[in-house]
Amino acid sequence: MGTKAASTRSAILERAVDLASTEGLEGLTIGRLAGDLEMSKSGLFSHFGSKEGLQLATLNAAAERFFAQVIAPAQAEPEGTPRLAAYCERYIDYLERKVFAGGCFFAAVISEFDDRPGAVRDAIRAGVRAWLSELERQAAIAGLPEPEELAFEVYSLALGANACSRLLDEGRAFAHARATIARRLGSRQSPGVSEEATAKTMWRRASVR
Amino acid sequence: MGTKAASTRSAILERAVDLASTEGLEGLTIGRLAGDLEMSKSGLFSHFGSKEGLQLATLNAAAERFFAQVIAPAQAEPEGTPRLAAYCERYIDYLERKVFAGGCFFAAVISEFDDRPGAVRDAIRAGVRAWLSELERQAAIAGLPEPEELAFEVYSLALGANACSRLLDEGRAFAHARATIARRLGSRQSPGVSEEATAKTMWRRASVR
DNA sequence: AGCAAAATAGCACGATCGTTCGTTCGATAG
DNA sequence: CTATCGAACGAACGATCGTGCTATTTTGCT
Repeated sequence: MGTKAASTRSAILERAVDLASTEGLEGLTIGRLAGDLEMSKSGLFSHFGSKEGLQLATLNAAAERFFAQVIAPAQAEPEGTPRLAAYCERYIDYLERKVFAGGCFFAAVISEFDDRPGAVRDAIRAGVRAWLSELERQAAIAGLPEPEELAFEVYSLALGANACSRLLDEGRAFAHARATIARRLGSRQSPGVSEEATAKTMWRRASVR
Repeated sequence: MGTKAASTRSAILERAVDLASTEGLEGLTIGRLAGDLEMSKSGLFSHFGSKEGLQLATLNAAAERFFAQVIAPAQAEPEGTPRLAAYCERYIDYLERKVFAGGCFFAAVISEFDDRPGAVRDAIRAGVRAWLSELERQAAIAGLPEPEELAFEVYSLALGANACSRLLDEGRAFAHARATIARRLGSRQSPGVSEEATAKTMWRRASVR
């Protein structure tokens, strides 16, 4: 089995994800990436076959990081309000902790590909759709009104917090986002019992390649 | 005077603004732009002296378009709640009407430059700051609580509506944004007396070049 | 109409882009 | 021990990037 190839591949992607979060998926250059990792362009290239292949693999790696840092831990909470709240808190926290070197990976990538048709855009779209509909699902289970709108709000506030905290250098943006979300979810909270996670399949998108 | 130069310059920028809104300010290429306008690279280039010069001028032209389409018309309304509401409606409307070919120009450009220091980033920052603080100012005049947070919310919802409407092709996003803003501004409104507009200087940033 | 100045074109440069090709090297299998 | 294979390398390709130079055309003023 290709254990050697797999390990270098994931080492490449680890770096690629951070590079792309700052420079964008198009600004992610094979030469630059190879230079950072001190390997040859062609050696790196052969792992992915094309630039689009690299972009898809990078996107996939970023999605896994997002899943591990935001979605998975929150799934310890029971479905409904507790899990939704955990999603939101993890979501903002993931921005504040700079899980990706360049802020929210997806925020950077969406505005780059939102009008560039192709496999990359389709993959981004699928990921965002899955995340939004999972937020909506939990809001519905929680019995909150207008779950779709709520999911949209949470997503928007995360985009706003990311942009404001990065462009203007204000940590206040995170506080604003948290306050708004807290107000929107209602100040009451029912501390529920931890329960088996069942929503895991939601995020498991079709793996690339 | 260089009346000819000024007219070609603005013709270039008109195209540049739309191109940059889809491809980004970095993806805005001098060769591509010259090809679209059927003129030589060097002829176009000489108007701006450097790529950064072109980017700054393009940014400036985009800001003027935003001012003319969103800010100026709303300033017919008296300050406070009416003007704030007008800002918001114009803001969402500007996204829905696709004033820029590639959606919100600034959304596209922020994630590109938020960690790339330089004059371009400074100009973007100044523009966003001015817009946010104008929103905040009107919220304060309107007597709404937490005006800074409100400005952040409005801005976030616009970013979210832009992203959702473009990536997923859902017009619903605009309705969500409108509904959320309407709810946030409160259904009540204190109809104030019309007053001389004084906030115009806010947006008038230092002109580039 | 004629002339200086400004605007545009043409061409070339070094750098870097994604991609291809042939080769080398180390490990593994027979 | 030898044959095979996968991984990585180095060099080169055509294209395009931003940016200087030097002509050449066009404009505006007297």
